[in-house]
Amino acid sequence: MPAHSSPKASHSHAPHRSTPTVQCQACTLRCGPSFRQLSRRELRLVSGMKRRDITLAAGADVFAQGAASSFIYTLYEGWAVRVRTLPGGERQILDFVLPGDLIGLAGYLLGSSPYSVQALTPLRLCVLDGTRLPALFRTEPDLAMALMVARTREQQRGDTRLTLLGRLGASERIGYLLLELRERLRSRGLFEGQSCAFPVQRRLLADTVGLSKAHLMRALRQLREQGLANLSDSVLTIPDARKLARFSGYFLAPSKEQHPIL
Amino acid sequence: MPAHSSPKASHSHAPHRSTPTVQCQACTLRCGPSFRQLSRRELRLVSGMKRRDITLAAGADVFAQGAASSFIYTLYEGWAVRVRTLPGGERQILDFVLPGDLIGLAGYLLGSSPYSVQALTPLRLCVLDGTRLPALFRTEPDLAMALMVARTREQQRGDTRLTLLGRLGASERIGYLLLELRERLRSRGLFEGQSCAFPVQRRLLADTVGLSKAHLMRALRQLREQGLANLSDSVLTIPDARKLARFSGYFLAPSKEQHPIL
DNA sequence: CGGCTTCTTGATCAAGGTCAACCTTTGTGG
DNA sequence: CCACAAAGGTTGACCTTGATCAAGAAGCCG
Repeated sequence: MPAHSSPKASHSHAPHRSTPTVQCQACTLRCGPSFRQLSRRELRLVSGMKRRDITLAAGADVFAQGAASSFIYTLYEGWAVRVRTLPGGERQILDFVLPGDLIGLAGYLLGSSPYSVQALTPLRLCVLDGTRLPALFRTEPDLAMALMVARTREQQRGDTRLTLLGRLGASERIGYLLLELRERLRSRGLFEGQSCAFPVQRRLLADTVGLSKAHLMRALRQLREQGLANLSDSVLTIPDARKLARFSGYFLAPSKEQHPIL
Repeated sequence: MPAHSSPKASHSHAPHRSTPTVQCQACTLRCGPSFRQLSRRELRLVSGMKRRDITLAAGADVFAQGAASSFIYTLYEGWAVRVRTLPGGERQILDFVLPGDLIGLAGYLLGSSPYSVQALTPLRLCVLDGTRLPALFRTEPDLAMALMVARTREQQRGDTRLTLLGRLGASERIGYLLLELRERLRSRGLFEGQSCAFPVQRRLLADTVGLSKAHLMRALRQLREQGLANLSDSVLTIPDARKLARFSGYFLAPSKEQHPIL
């Protein structure tokens, strides 16, 4: 039951705004093989939902817990986290948000966001008008289904995280989490070979796997000494994913997931 | 990091089948105030998806982890759980399924269910043809949106559970969970006053909150001795919900949620 | 009445939290 | 360019929480 007094460097979001510089049609993200291709008509509608793109500094909030918003966002570049803060100040990272992910749907659908989204690195994101979503559902049922599938996958990830915290030991949790991130990055073409940039501070990682910072260090050391995973200087190295998977009980699925985007 | 060898009394599901005895139009569940009213056309379509109702014995599986199925289900009566089993045999309860909840969507959308659903009590459920779902999305966008909202709420519950396991102590976790269940039951008119039937074995509860059975007992004792909650003979009593909420950090939300059903 | 399973509790031990110190790195002003 | 401060990383010593094991009590069924 750890606790900490977070410095809470949350800028309220009214940052570098701009009229759309990246047109949806030219979005390099969506052209990648790992994303669902939109029909011309879908693209036009989604394009019409787009209000602007914004850039955020590392550490900034995309939106805050409890906020109501009619905007939803697509992360274009950078890493972020969904985080929930308890009344007592404790913090739990719910999930990592990677390029191509949609965020803020819950805030829009539920009227108030049950979590914050915070930037881990500088971010570029598209701001979309959520109020157009019902119209989108009306005319583009396939896209709606795709969104539903993406949501389901996200939920499944949450279920996995829950299982991790409930039933696995410290090192296994971390190993599992690292592998999962690796897979998500790979499926977007953001992880090649054995290493990748990993802009996640220890404290944050601890708040993800439900450990104290000190104990997280011990577990990381164990992983390092066993040659399973190495995390230093914000670079993650996994020499042998299969070995790590065996250690942490991960199911290494090929995962031909197609991200629906927007 | 608890572990146990589960006896695994999983009947494969081929039970008391019957042609629909309860017509959707006459479904007492959906007539309750806590459920979204369907339009005539929606009702006709949903009705057309219904294949039969079934009854399952307590302990039976509605479907098993890893199974592919084109069926989805609506729970009509009884309690069930979504449960994930790890290769090592450890078990994590992901969520409770209560009357009115839809189950099996993930299994259909993802091609294989990442969890089992097990009956805690005798169950009555409706079996729906999932393959009609895209058609439903095509003609009933409002219903699709409602489904999305329900999914989002479910995910939010998962997030909360995660926060519980990651950041709260044993008794707080349990208190929170009990309150959450109480609210869900109340919103369906299944919990009046201070007590309700609570058909959940200790072992299962332990697997929900990520504790060992022995430690769960200690935590329950503490709740009992402090007059916060009492669980005995499968009856849950919460004398003062507000007090328990204060103790466990629960947000007692009025929650006018409308379940979308089917 | 056994023979089951579940509930309950105590004794003991390991996993993980807390605290405090020290070491890096990075950044800043002189 | 250096001195210093601030923030994060790393580790050890110690203590709390919760896991494990064991064993008795209580309900349930053949």
